[in-house]
Amino acid sequence: MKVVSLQLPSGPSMERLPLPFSPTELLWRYPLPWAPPPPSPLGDTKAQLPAGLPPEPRLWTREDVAVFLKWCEREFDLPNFDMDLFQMNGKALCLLTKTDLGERCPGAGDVLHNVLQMLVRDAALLGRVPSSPVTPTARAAPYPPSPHSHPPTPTWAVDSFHHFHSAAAAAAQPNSVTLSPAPSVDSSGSPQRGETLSYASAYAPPVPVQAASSGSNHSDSDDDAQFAPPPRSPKETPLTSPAPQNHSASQHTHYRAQHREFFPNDMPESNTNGRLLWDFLQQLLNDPTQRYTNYIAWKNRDTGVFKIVDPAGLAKLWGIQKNHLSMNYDKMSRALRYYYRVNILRKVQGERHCYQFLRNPTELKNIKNISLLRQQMSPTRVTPQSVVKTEMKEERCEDEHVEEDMPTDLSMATSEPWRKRARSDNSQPILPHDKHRISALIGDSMMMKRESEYNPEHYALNLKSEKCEQ
DNA sequence: GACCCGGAAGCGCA
DNA sequence: ATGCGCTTCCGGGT
Repeated sequence: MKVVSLQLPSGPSMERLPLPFSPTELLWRYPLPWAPPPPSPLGDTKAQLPAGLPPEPRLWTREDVAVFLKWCEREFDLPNFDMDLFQMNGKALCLLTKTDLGERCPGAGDVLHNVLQMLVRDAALLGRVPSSPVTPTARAAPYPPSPHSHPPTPTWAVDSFHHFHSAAAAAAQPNSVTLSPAPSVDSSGSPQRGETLSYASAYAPPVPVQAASSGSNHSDSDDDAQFAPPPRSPKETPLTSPAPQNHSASQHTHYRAQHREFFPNDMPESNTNGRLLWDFLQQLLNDPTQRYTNYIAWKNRDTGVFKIVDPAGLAKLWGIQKNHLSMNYDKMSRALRYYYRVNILRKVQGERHCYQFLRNPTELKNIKNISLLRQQMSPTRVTPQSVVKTEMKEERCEDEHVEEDMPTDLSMATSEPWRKRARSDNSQPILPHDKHRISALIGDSMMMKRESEYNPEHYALNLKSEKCEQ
């Protein structure tokens, strides 16, 4: 008999901590009276804008810009801006990159940039102002219709900048409008233009560490400090008010120059809006205001490695998201483990609660298509032994085809056809101990495979395999 | 004891 | 009816 736990992660902010999803889905997401839908960050920002200020920043006059900046100072507790550096209208303001903003107002550039992004994006979504190639609302092009024609998977080291430009140019095309809820625009977590965010260091979360109930959220890794910004004490500012940290814009610029980010700028719009676990995690990881870093945080964004800082708390969030209130880390981690077999995730060996995305979001969004394609092409594997053989063969061929014949969907039928058959095949029943041996064999081979994949070249190899597919 | 793993069965949804 | 993406439960290993 199951007991549904109604205990949400404790702490003052959990109930109010908005999940990064669309207001239109809040009824679905918060169907229960004890979990009222929090206002979206965008909604808050819009609602709190000074009266008389047009919602479209690009229409602002110079005076409007000044009003906006003053409002930002108050609202986000920012240091006073040097107004001389902002003698411009709204259109010019929107053209400023995050770096530009950071230089004009050190420590607040990120906040300003994000707020402007949200406002511009919202205005664009409402169709009031068409996107222009240079606006922050320049959206990624619609995802290519064919898996064979999908955009080049980001080559992490060098291509993101070019991706942005092509994506921005595509977004400027009239037909590239994507109508989706505003918050999920940042499902990618990435900004909408070339000036990418260094989210991992941009903001401290307004969520206090104790927001979740697990008590297991202590760090067990020496380098935790690298990815988890120091939590701020609970503040009276709204949760929608990101708090700047003392990271210079130059640091961000340097970071961007040296690393690709896990989220490319030309991320296609998520159509799952967090209903899928990987999407949920990525939305949290890439929340523009980093509200969830006490739950989950990038450990190395470049390689997709992240750490679940608060397993129990994160599981509760996921449970809220899916309306499975008895969700816990054990169950959620089982779902994560299903991602192993489809090469979406892997476990970072030896580090608790650390996982690594093996595919970037662009690939993930395309996985369904790849799955269908591979269902047609992949050979049938009907026995565990053949699975092992196949896996071993894959391993041998790994240098050239990292993901050859790897399943990309989560269904048992397609990824492990032998399993269903084994259940119904009376002629060759698989005894429990045999299953475990088989499991161990498969596990060993998979482990070998995974270990061999665990190197910095993995993404490059993945990309190569993707290209080979085509 | 917590974490991690993967099998098994089932559920809700599209 | 079917497949997908989990959810739930579990036994076992570390």
